[in-house]
Parts: sequence; structure tokens; C-alpha cells
Amino acid sequence: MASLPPLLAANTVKLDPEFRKLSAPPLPFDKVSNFTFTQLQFHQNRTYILYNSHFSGLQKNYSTKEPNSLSSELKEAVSTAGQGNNRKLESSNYFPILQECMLQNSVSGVESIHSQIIKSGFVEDLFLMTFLVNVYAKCWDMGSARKVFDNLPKRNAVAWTSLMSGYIYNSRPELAISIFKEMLEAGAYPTNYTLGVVLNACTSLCDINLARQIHGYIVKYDLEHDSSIGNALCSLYSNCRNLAMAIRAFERIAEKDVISWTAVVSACGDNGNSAKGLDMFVKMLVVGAEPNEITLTSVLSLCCTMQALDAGSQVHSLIIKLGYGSDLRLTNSIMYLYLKSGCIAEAKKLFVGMSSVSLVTWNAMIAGYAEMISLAEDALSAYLCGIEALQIFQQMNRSGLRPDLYTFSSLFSVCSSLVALEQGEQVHAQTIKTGFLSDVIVATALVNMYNKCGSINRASKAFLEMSTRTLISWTSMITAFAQHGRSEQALQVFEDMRRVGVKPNKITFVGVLSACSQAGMVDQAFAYYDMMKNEYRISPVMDHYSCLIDMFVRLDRIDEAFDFIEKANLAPNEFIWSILIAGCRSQGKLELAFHAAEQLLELELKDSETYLLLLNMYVSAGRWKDVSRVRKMMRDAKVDRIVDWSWITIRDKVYSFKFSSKRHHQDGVTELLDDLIDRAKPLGYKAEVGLEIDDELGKEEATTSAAHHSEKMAVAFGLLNTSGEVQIRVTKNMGMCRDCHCFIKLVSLLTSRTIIIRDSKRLHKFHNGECSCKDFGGLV
DNA sequence: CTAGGGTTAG
Repeated sequence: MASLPPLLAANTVKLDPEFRKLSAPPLPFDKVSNFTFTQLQFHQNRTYILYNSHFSGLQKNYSTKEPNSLSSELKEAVSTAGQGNNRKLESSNYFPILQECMLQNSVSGVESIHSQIIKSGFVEDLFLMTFLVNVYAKCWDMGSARKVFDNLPKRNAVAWTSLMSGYIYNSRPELAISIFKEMLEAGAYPTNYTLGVVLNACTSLCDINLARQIHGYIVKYDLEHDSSIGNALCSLYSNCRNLAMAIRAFERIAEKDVISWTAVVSACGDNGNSAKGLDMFVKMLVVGAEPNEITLTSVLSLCCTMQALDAGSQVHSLIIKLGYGSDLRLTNSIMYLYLKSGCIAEAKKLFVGMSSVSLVTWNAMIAGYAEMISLAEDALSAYLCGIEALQIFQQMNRSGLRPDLYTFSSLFSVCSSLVALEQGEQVHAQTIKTGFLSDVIVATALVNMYNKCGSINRASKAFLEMSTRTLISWTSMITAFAQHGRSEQALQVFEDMRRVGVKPNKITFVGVLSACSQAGMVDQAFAYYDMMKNEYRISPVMDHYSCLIDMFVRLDRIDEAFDFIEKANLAPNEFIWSILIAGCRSQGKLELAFHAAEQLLELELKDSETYLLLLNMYVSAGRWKDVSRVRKMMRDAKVDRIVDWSWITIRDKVYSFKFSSKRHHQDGVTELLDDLIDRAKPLGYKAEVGLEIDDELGKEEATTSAAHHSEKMAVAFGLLNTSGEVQIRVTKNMGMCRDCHCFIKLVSLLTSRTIIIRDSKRLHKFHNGECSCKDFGGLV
């Protein structure tokens, strides 16, 4: 007892006053230990316990069965039970029949057996009637279950526990708790099962206080070693985000079964420590415990989040060795793992080889391709992944399966990545028709889709129409407004969110700070920054710092940006240095820019566009030595030259444009572009010089970006092929340069058109000569 | 007769 942490030491556990009332003098827990033991002994002598394990493995499939369709054997059993010779029928004969009804989820079947039982005079049989309570509960008829319970000849712990677990099964954990209190009031002693059930009720109610008391009793009566209790504690603490306690609970289990191992493995995964979960799994194999299909699914999910393809394929072999090779759920997981790790061929092989597929299979394929969009090496293959995802969705429709909320969320995310507003609208309509829009996650994905397709008004409308909102919904809306340069609205949403009592997280504050930064609200920005640290106890991360630094840069207060870095004792990352360098350049503070560049070059650069920023800077300053130094660094770091690509979708057809390429799909693009450049120059456009890599000629040279950059061509092509109010939407594989940014702003003014360009860093919505990014400082 | 673990999403 002395070795226990103070929280759990029995003598420090405070009893709920409610409980005290119920239990004067002390709660009947002092006999729990013995009672449990005798109960277990007793059970093992019953014959029908034998099919219990079979039964518990199947009960999760009820909902898939057609209700009220009894098998022929069952119908026969029911009718023979009704005939006069039922004197010969033992009460134990009813168990398998009831079990069959339960598997069929047939309330009417149970009712007819029930009336036979009454006729046969077995209503006094405590075991049979307790089983009946359980059967009714599993058929979602708690009213009848309760009636049977109320008429029981005697109420023992098993009966109470059945009723409690029934309420949990029917999603009424609070009623399970009140039954537990009733049970204690009645003087019954809980068993290990009872305590496990109560803990599960606490888990689903997130009632950590009650759970702690129960844990206190468990410690006091030394029951932590029992697996039914230990397993429940493990998942309880896992759900309370306390992995250390979950692992502790697991380790105290004397005889760890498959479920204990599975629980601890998935606890690690659920709490963001996949590596630990994999360790646990290895330990499991080392001690010789055999994983089942559920353990393996859990482990695959760990490998998936870790992108651990090696471990994953080893698990795959193990799955085949253990004979689970054709398990649909496992195959789905393996397939998703391969997709997420970029092994498309492997994934497709599995997909094609599957004898039957489920909705999850299709969803995993769609989600996998959606995921690959962000992992793709170049933007064109990312684009193709998105197209592939949409095609898989069409195949799925043809196969006759109806999409669900997972399908729709993935589809929205695909449409976002493709900036495919039209497809997004179609999916939106489908979610309304099917009713899935009422799901928070789907609705949040819709908000994000409209935002990323450049339609902030529809994003905001979708947000307002939501009936419930999660932290992520609020954060999405705040970020959306901030990204569209609507700072006041972003902050308004943030205040609304606080008012309804939703606690912001660090991502929310990134949105809030970037809203302040774009509007140049320095005082507000620092007020929110302090609020984040003091009121919400969130420690700032780089993204917060970069918002603040970006703010100073936008306001041309670069010195203050450097001051802030010094005061906060920051070691700026690649992104922050890039903002600073870009800011220094646009203000002509070249010496400061070169100084910052030296700092930047100290870092190990990850983003190939950072090199481009440096190259452009040195080229325009004519510092050729530095140019070749950076080029050498790129070669040493094996950074590929990025080739500038843009594409535009017009009437369901994709047109791509490559830097400096003459392939314009149509005559007149160059002419229109030249004309626009000529008209933009008087308005302040000065075609800047930058280093450009001409891939076709295999050489690099200093040249103006005018007419060469792909987004200019794509926009000109869009202008030629659409008219009126239609927005022009272009996607680009790298960040826009400031030259193009300036030019497109003027084009939106000259042509009175709205132009949306999604580059690798953000969305730019050009309208009336302005951009929604409010000329973000990080332009190359 | 009573329990307990899992796939795909924002």
C-alpha cells in the first residue's frame, strides 16, 4: 500500500458525500475480494458458460442483421417449445434459443420465448431470467429488460451488473451509474465485473471523479490485478488522456490477456505515442501472447500514423502466418497503410485481390489518395492523386454502395486540394440529400472546402448553418477569415467561441494572431498573445512567433521584428528568416537582408523554395559569387530544381502550364499577356529580374519573370476561355513570386475579374487590385 | 447468467 501514488492510496481517497449517505457504516466493499472469488468459482461449474466466449465474440454484429428474421431452426425451436411436451424442456435449453434470437436481433423472437418461459414456470430461475435481462438489453429493448429485472425472484450482483451493462450498451451510462448506487443501497456487493462496468460508464461519461473513487476502492481491496478491472482502468485512463496511468493499470494486471494487450497498445496509439505502442506489441510477442485480429488492426493503425512501412509489412507477414490473411478489416488497414506510405502498387494489388470489399475499403482508398495529395513530390502528381480519388468515388457509386460521412469528409478534402469548387458544390448537394451534412466533421470539412476554394462567403454561410460546432469547426472558421484578410470577422468568431465556452487551442491562436498580423493590430496581437500564455496556459510555438514577426514586417517595422526575436531569445526557423529576408528586400534594406541570409544559411534548409528566395535576392543584387555558393549548396543538399507549374480547370478539363514553355494550348495567350503587361506598367508594374531556370535549354540565367511564369499564362488562358462573373481559379506548385503577385493584382483591376491562385503556401484571392493575403511578407 | 480491445475523417 505504501508504494502507491498518493492519489490512489486508499486512505486519501475522498468519498463522494452521495456515496457516504448510501453506505453508513462503511460501504460493503470490504467483502468484495472474497465475493468475487466465490462468484468465479461458482461460474465455472455451469455448463452453459461454455458458449459464452463464442457469444461475446459475435454480439457486436447484431446491427448488421435484418431484424425479425429468425432462422428456420430457431422458428422450429420456438414452435416446439410452445407444444405441450415442454415439461421435458430444461431451463438450460432456453439459453441457446435466446442466444440465437439475440444474434438475430429479434425482439419479437425473444418475446415469444419469454412467454413460453412464463408458461413453463421457469420465471423463478434466476440464471435464466438474468440472461433474459441481458438478451433484451442487447436487442435494444431496455423497457422489457427492466421489467424482467424488476420481477426477478432475487437480485444478485450478476443481475445488477447485467442491468448496468445493458444501460451502457444502450448508450445510457448515467443510468448505469444510478443503478450502481441503487445496488449499493440495496446492500449488494459488486464483483470484479461490476466494477469494470462502472468504470466503463465513467469512461463514457468522462466522470473522472467517480472513476477515481472507484479506483480508490479497487486499490483498497487489492483488485488491480484482476484483468476485467485492469482492462477497464487501462481504457479509462487512456480516454482521460493519461497514458502513464493507463500503462500502470495494464502493468498491474496479473494475468494479461489479449484484451489487456490490445487495450494498452491502442491506448498508446490514441495518446500520440505510437512508438511505445509498437514496443508494447513487441513485448506481447516476446512473452508469447498471441495477438488476434483486433490487436493486429490496432498495431497496423500505429504503423500507419508512424508511416512505419517496415514494421507494417512485418505485421502483414504475421497476419498471413496467423491465418488472418483474408480478414476484410485487416486487409483494409494494410491497404490504407500501403497507400499512406506511397506504395500505390502494393495497395492496388491488395484492392484488386479482395474477394469482397466494404464501404471502409472504398473510403480507405479515397482517404489514401486524398492523403497522398499532400505527400506527392510534385504538384502535378498531387493533382493526379486528387483526380484518382474522385474517380474511385465514381466507381464506388457504380458498385452500388452509398457514401457515408467518412466518404464525404475525404471528398471535401480532395476538392479543397484541387480547388475544385464545382465538384465541391456537387458533393455539398449530396450531403444535404443524404443528411450527412448534420455531422460535425462533414460540415467542418465543408467550411474548409469553401474556404480553400476561395469562397469565404459560402464558408461562413456553411459555418452559420451548423447546429453544433467543435473546437475544430471554430478554429477552421477563424483561420478561414484570417486567410481571406477579414481580420475583424476572424476576431469576432473567436470572441463568439469564447462566449459559448469552447476552449481555444494553439492552432486557434495561430488563426487569431495571423488575423491581427494582417490588420496590423499590434496591441491586439500582443493582448491575445498574453491571453494565450496566461489565461489558457498555452506555450507559444514557432507559428505564433512567425505571425508576430510577419506583422512587424508588413508594417515596415523590421527593427522591431529583430528586437522581438532577441527579447524572446528565439532561434528563428527557415520560415521566419524567409519572411525577414523578403521584408528587408522589399524595403531596400539589403545589408540587413544579407545578414539574415547568412543566418538562414547556417540552418539545414528543408524547403527548396528557400533556396530560390536566396538566389533571387543575390541575382537582383548582382552578387554572382553568392549565387554560385547557393547553387553549390543546393547540389550538395541534393535539392532538386523545382520547375514552375500551374494549372487551371475549365469545363472539367485540366490545362497545365509550365515555366517558359511555348505550349499555351491556344493562340492568343502570349498576345493577351503582352497586352496586359503593357497596360499594367503605367499602374506601377515593373517586371523584376530574377534567376530563372530554363529546363528545356538546361541552363539558368537572369531574366525577367514577365510572361514566363506559369501562373501568368494560366490566368491569361482563363481570361480567354471564360467570361463575365466567372472566377478564375489557378493552382500552382510553388509560392508566387512578388512580381507575379503585383501583376495579377493589377490584372484583377484591369479586367474586373476575381482571380484565385492557390500556391504552395496560401490562397490568394485577387479582386479590384487587391489580394486577400494583404501582401503577405513571405513572397519570394 | 454479468466485462473488456479495432479500420476509414475535420
